[in-house]
Amino acid sequence: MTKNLANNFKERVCTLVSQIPKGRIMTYGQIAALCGDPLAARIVGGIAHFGDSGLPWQRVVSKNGGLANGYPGGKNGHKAALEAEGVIVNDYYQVNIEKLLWRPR
DNA sequence: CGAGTGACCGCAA
DNA sequence: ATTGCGGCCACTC
Repeated sequence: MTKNLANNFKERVCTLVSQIPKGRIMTYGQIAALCGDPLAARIVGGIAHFGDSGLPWQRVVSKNGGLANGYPGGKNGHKAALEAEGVIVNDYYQVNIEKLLWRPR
């Protein structure tokens, strides 16, 4: 493992997202930073769109607590998915990240 | 191989 | 408080 960060980046994000517990959420910047690149928040979103569709990307939201835009079904679908997980979503498609933001250990 | 795009973030006025 | 703009990295075609 000398580098190959690029090749691992996607894998790390994928793994990290899959490790997010139910009823908890994470921000793209947070995931990107934990992956090694705090400025790669956009890549996380890109991977979310082209990554594995078997991961709970629904638990991934923006730093402002707003839901994403490319989720299947739109924000309304994303909102429903989060509520199905037990996450409280406001009518403005925002979640209390201050309270639900999960932090890996 | 090269170029474009993106489910973002931060700062400034 | 709100709105607008730019920039970074990685992925895909």
